[in-house]
Amino acid sequence: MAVRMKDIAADLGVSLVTVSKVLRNKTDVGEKTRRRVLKRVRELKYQPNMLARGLASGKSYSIGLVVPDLVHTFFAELAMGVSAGLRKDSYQLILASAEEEPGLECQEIEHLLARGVDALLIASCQNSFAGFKSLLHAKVPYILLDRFLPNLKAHFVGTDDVAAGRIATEHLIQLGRRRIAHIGGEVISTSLGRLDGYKKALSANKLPFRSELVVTRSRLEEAGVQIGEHAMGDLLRIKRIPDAVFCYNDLTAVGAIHCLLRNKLRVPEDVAVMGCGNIRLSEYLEVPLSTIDQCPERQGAEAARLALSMIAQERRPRAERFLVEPKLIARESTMGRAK
Amino acid sequence: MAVRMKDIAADLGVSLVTVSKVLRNKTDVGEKTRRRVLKRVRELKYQPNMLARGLASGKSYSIGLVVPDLVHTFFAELAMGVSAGLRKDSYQLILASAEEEPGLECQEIEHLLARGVDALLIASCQNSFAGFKSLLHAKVPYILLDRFLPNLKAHFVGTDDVAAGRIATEHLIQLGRRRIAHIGGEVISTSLGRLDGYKKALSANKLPFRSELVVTRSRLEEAGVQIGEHAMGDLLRIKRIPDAVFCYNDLTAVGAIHCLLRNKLRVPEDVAVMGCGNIRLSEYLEVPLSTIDQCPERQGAEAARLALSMIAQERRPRAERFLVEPKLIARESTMGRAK
DNA sequence: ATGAAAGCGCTAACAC
DNA sequence: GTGTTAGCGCTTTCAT
Repeated sequence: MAVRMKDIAADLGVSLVTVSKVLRNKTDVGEKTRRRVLKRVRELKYQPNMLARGLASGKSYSIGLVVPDLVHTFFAELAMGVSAGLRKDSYQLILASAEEEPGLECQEIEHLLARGVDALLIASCQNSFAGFKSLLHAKVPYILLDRFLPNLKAHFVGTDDVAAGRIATEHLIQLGRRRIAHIGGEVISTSLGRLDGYKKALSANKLPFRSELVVTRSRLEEAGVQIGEHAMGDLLRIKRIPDAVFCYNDLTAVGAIHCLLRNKLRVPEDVAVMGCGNIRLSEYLEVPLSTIDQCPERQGAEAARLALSMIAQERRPRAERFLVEPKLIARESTMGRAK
Repeated sequence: MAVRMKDIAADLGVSLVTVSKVLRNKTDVGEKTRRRVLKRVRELKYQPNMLARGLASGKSYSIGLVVPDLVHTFFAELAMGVSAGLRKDSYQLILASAEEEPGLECQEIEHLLARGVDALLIASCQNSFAGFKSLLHAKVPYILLDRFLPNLKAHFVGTDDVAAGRIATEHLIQLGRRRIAHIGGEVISTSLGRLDGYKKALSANKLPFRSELVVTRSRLEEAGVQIGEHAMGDLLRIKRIPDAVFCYNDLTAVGAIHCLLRNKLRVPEDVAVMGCGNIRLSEYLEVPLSTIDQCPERQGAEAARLALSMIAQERRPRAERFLVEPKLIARESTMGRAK
């Protein structure tokens, strides 16, 4: 069995409590004793049993992260950022994937609470806050990531999606495009925000909003790239096709480009395409993709930081919102080959 | 505070132990009592405190996963598979990323052990088993993922890398290529295995192995795609350039293709390129990439299954090896546009 | 500055 | 079938 505090105490002829105090940096321990304890701790490579510590103290030194789907690199990178942000405080990350199912998400949240996580980071796949009631009941601090829920006043770390939509659309406008279409996503805050930014950019530049240029397809039907292909197909069927498309994410943009090329249209000469997310490899696609960087790792790190601070200062500060400024990455799909 | 077994017991006028037994499906409880308990449990949405259960029982119902880097989609998908594989047994996943640093990896392993994980899955970034001594000491079952360590006899779940290398190379040979180069990776089992497969395929087809056609660059210098670009650059500098390249992973292949195109060479007409890994979007790259699928999710699920079985049957069966058969995915980078 | 006692919420013997 | 008694390895409070 692993070495316990009791063993160290016995070895040194001090009490278990003293050892415990040293390990938790309490000040009411003699310098000499402290040194002896630390020495022995190192010798035996003692590691405190976190289950016991958690049970006794009510803090588990772990935080839970619930993502809709780890395969979207956005969430993988987010998880990396969280993990890195926690490490320096030697907190650990318990990861749960909800597989895009609200029911599973609730269940995973319950499980994480049962594990005694000190805080919860949730990139929710729900669109109401019904599933969070049990959370509010428990006193565990939690932070929403990436997607916020309209009626839930909570801490949030994510992208400024309205800005993302605006920047993307304005980029297209500045390139002289006038019939700018939008391929949108599910009914979640990210998609809605980006759509909103798209509209704002149009009106700020006195361009009309044309509903026939906005296509949304539910994710339930098909996966990312296919959505883009089909949505773009729809857009090509209207009498005057758009001269630019802003897609709510990169996968969709990839699909859109694929569809355009298959229809012998040139990107960006005939139709310029913007994505959002700056996913890995977006630079090496059939047409290098212009997109918006969301800095997922930074978001993760920020979420970790916020979570740790909420844990530290028992009091819960009122809902805080940390928005990462989206950054334009202009590549060939809008700028063309000329460099 | 959360509801405890004690509360349920008090409500029902039975003892805490009875409640405990019901919750753990012990048979020595009356049918009537069992029903009453379960009813109350549901009413109160009772969730057992896993820290307490873990401390008392010595099992935490969690398993640890250590990956070198979550950003490589391979490991993200692996993690998904593990997470999914654990869920049906309501085990949870504690995730740690070693950031490609052996020192950090050891530390994370210690932390996971301190958390009382019932098993450990490790995709190690070490190349010796020094860091695992503490593991062997603890009695926690562990499984190596993706990369195995030469001198450590342990359970392993991963790709049959030799087969992967062989299949990839044979595909190129069957397409009539004769000067087949290889861009290799670090000194870890995956790269070595693929190189080995490459050599085997050559010799099985009576093609000479030419050391000048094998380039390896250490990861320390640069990231995936750049490695491929530079390595390909090296290959283009030899007197007779190769007519095909098998790259040890997809990122490298992307870089290689990029380099070829920039040098006005056609893929695959002048040089055919094979990757390995079948990463997301490999189908939508500047040249859709021929590659080898490793089914990372399946590997993760398999690892979870194996881990659970090791936990269940206290005894540790002798080192078991589960190799996923790699699958050829032939696309444009070897087959050309003709479909 | 040090330690004895109590208890965190549960499980694991063993009695009844 | 049911309950009693002891812990699991720690932290916490309160004496000393």
